[in-house]
Amino acid sequence: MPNADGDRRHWLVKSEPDAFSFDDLMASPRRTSHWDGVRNFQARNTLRDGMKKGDLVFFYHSSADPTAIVGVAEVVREGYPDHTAFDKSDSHYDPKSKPDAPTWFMVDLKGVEKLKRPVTLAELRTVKGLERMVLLQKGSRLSVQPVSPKEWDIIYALGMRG
DNA sequence: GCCAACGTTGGC
DNA sequence: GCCAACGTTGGC
Repeated sequence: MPNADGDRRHWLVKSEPDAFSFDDLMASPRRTSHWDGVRNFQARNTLRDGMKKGDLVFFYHSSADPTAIVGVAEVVREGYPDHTAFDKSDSHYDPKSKPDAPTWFMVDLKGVEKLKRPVTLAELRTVKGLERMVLLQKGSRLSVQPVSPKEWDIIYALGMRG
């Protein structure tokens, strides 16, 4: 069941733009793509159990110049088995994950809108109210992570201020 | 390119 | 169960 509007949750996903950028998502058929290849259990749990249809997702560019939140996406399909784990020729192949007992999951994300300007990591570190944001914690490497409603509102306002 | 921090693996 | 070794992430 999708979350009701008032219960809509917020998330952040990281991607290296050299591999798959927000523009790539917007250029995909129906602006939609599998979010595959996640091989971390905590992130897997979020993909499998946390993300619901209609939830909104910040799209963050990692290992980029600058590193920044650049766009907004929406969950359009809830967690289902990540088939790239079953494919020997795929770089994310995992022999321990079986089709009848999958280890890894993915969702489908649809691009909603690009922010009017990127909100950089450096800027986020200076903003009041974001001190506890998962992205900003020392050593945080989670590629799929929660964003609180308050954090979402602050960042979205910055990105749409132009 | 460097390296700190993290997650996973495997020996014991 | 501990922990060293290793591979990866990701900022700088």
